[in-house]
Amino acid sequence: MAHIKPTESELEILQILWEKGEASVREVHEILVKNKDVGYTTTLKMMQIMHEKGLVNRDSSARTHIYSANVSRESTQQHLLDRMIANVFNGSAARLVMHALGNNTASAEEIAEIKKYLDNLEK
Amino acid sequence: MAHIKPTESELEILQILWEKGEASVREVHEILVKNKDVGYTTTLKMMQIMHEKGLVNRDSSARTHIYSANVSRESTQQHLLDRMIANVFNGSAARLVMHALGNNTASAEEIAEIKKYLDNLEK
DNA sequence: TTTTATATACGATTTATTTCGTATTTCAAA
DNA sequence: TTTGAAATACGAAATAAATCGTATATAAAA
Repeated sequence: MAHIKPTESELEILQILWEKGEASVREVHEILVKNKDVGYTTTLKMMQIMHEKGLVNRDSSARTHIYSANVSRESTQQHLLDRMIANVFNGSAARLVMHALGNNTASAEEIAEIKKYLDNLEK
Repeated sequence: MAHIKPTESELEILQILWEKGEASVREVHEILVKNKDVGYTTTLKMMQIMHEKGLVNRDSSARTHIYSANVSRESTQQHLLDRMIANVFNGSAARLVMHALGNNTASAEEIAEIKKYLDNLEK
């Protein structure tokens, strides 16, 4: 798996594919349009480019091509996170964590879960 | 202060300014060059553009202009983090936190500190 | 079979970002 | 005072990212 850095727009499309598993351009586009003013052929082109880059798979056996993500959500998250920790938080994951928890409300359950997670890390 | 989204390159420069407090183009450039193959006038131009955008302050009273960050490290981190949580982690800060702690080694002290932090959040 | 709706292909434009060459200014050393 | 090193200004090229129009194909409906 290449060290691919999806752009912001590509990420939006990947989100949808991760969610749905697979989808046509039309399906992806319908969802995008809810939050963004963009034309159909733009979405199409984006997905074609993503295919060239290897970010998505394409089944073109039928008239309507079906796409799916070719990079995992997990590894993409990890990769972007690592870059952010390095670039923006001077390598300190802890610093990032505190920031993340500070302004973004985590539920009591989530906090408990994180604590459990930390306990395991300490061992 | 406007909701500015520094680019990747701008972030590299901001890092340096946050670290040093203030610096000339030359000083910033010397540091950049350690990790990056880039010309002096490129760094200069970047910093001039950042000044136009209001990302940095400039004291041009002397021949050698002195720059300093005009956006705080804290708010920039928070802003980028919020975007990442929204874009990449579907709004779940907890999910991001676990990821961050997973592959990035946090020291025992850091973990302890985070726990203390979590205790306070719960109250 | 003709028409219509819906797909993809492809080229081109627009906008943002990064890069750098050249001109000009300024200060300090020779 | 002349020369040279080092600074900024500025324009423009190179690259990357996002957008869309138009052409063409295909399949289903009329």
